Amino acid sequence: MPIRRSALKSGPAKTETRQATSRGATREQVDAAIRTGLLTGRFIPGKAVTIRGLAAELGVSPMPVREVLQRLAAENALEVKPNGRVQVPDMTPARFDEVLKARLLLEPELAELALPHLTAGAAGDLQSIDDDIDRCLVSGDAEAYMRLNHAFHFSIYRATGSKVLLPLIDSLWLQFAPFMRTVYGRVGTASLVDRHKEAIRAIKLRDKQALRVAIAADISQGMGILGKEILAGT
Amino acid sequence: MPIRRSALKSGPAKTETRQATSRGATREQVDAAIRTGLLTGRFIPGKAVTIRGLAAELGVSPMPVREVLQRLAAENALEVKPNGRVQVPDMTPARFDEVLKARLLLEPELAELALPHLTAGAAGDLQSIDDDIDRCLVSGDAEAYMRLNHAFHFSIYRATGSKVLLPLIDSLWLQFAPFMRTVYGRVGTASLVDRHKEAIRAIKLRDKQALRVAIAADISQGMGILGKEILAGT
DNA sequence: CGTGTCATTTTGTGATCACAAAATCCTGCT
DNA sequence: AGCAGGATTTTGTGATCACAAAATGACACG
Repeated sequence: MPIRRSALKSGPAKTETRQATSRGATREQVDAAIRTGLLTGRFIPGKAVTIRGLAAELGVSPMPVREVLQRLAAENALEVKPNGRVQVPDMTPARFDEVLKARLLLEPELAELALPHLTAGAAGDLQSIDDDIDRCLVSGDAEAYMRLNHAFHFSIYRATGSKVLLPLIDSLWLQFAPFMRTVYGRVGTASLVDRHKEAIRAIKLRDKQALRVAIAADISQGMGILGKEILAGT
Repeated sequence: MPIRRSALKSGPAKTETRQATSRGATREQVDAAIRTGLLTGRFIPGKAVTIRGLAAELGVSPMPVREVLQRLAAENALEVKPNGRVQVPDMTPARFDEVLKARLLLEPELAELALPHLTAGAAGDLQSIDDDIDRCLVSGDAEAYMRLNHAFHFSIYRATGSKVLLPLIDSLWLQFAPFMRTVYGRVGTASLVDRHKEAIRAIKLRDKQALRVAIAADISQGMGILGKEILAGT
């Protein structure tokens, strides 16, 4: 068997005995693995992902993988083709416009809703995340950047305790993240800029309008880079 | 075996032989059955729904039901409790506010995007649906009303060919529809009013701003009735 | 050398099984 | 009668199996 690059694990296959797994623990583990794999761009759009393949990589039976794949397909993070094959959907200009529009409608709203729940401590955490992001930008670690950028935004949104809007935004991120990764692989991270500091300042000043503007600008700017690429490439 | 009210089928159990089922046909059938069951309010919020129970009602093995339930849980149409039981989440004031806010953000937007695709023929179809709705309101058929109201809105939204915003709105409807049904069962359909005729007129006039206003007003008004109930009842 | 055809393998799907946790029911006691 | 405790049933979960469809590869023919 040829040694091929695993999309989910870098180390050798874990063969530990299954133990102390409470109700539905295996599925959660599989779900988390695939989900973070999508958010950090470890899956290539257009490339088919097989149930048995993932199951083997994660050392579980195909069963939990099947259910997780169905879940992610329901969130439009994955696409089930008519023949049953499942793959990361590739980005089209129309899809991209829709994702951008939806993000601009929902995320500033949720950020504003989060503002009353964001304490000074939360602002400090965001500051810390943003510092890490800056380090990733200069070092060019695209995967870490994507993970931290996700953490930055969702640290804000999660403060709302939202059970409706937050999952919608979650779905949106899962849809554009894999595409984002391919672009960063092409243009690097040096050209990336964000409005995180502006957002942090707005949070500290408790200025909800400024926060909306900062988040919206951050989205427009970040997605703008992607948008130019999608029109340039095929 | 006692004859109990089936949540999905009104007639006797179909025992036809499985045949000519192409790839994934069983799952699609189960998905459609449960989904329309949710949209027409045939499931009671808070009432647990069992895999084996649904499988028996639909005459299939538990397997496709499991996957469909996972899908619907991913869309927040169903809730998986920590012990694995699955149920229709019951509405809370916070959830309700969020759904309303999300609908007001997304649906007018998608309606406006749909306008260029809505031909005169489409307007006629909407008119026809709205006429049926009016008949349901006087006859008091809540289930038919819900199905037709859904058809009215989504006939508009689907015209966009949207692959991102439309699924988000789909998820929202699945979340409030079951709750809607319980309210209608309590207050009847006589007090229901909508802004559909206003929307149809806006479409005919190709007035996108008027269409936005009509859709937003329709949502606010329809949800307003529900909102009062959720505060009144527990 | 390209191309169509056929055999082989891979893959998704639905069903069934085994097991543990949870819920339910029944019983016996106060 | 009310209630606690245990036995029984129900239920979700993960694994495995059988089957058909699809993808892949090999191979002969033009």
